[in-house]
Amino acid sequence: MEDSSLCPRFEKAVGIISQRWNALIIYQLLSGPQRNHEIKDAIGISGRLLSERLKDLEAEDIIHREVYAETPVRIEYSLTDKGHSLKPLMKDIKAWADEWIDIPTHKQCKS
Amino acid sequence: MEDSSLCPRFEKAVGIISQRWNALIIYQLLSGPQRNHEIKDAIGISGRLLSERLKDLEAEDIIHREVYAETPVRIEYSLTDKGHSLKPLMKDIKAWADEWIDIPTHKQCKS
DNA sequence: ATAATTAGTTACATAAAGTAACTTGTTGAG
DNA sequence: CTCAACAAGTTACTTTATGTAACTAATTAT
Repeated sequence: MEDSSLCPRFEKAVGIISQRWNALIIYQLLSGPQRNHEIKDAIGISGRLLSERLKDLEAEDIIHREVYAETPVRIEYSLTDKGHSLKPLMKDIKAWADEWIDIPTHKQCKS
Repeated sequence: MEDSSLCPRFEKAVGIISQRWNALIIYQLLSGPQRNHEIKDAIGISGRLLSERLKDLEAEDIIHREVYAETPVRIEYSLTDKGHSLKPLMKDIKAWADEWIDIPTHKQCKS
């Protein structure tokens, strides 16, 4: 297996965006820099996977890790330019979800 | 774990789009109705997973399965309206990939 | 009958994700 | 100083998803 005729850039982009949790992490960071435990609580990911994904996304230059030598140490994650450039995509997903996904017991959420 | 404060519709949409292979299958079907083996060859998925994903996507009303009683039988998969409505999203991913993903040995692919 | 074709399934190996306990580094209370 | 508290991250282990290849079913041409 593993030999497609697709555009390799497109395949790579899909690989990043559709890696589990990545889209939710990026979406969450759209609302501003956040710490490990804030992201964790917001999207419901485990500590193990969050650390792994944050490292991956940092390696892709999509997020930035900043260490503040306070007490206790504060580590903040934020989107890079490359990360921010995914905002239209995230908004499209949100818009599509609002139009096409029906969840009986839930009203539409704010944009 | 598993208790986020995110919009449930958004979470569900992300779940569908970021399920492995789904985005590639949908993207592939944007160029028209196709048969099982055509999709398989185009994106490099295994038969087992392709069948599974096609069933999932049909259950989500994103693709349509049409049986033509020819010889041998021909089964075509196509996008529903809901499926077609994902086109802007796919184009966003393509555009983002073209702008931000660099793969040294590959030139930009056609849109 | 038999081989060929296509969609789909079964059985099993490998890889990724989920869970929870543990480590590290730091600080402030006692 | 010693110990509890806290945040980030890691380790060890279980469960689930994916990869691979052989197999089944339905159909038709030879």
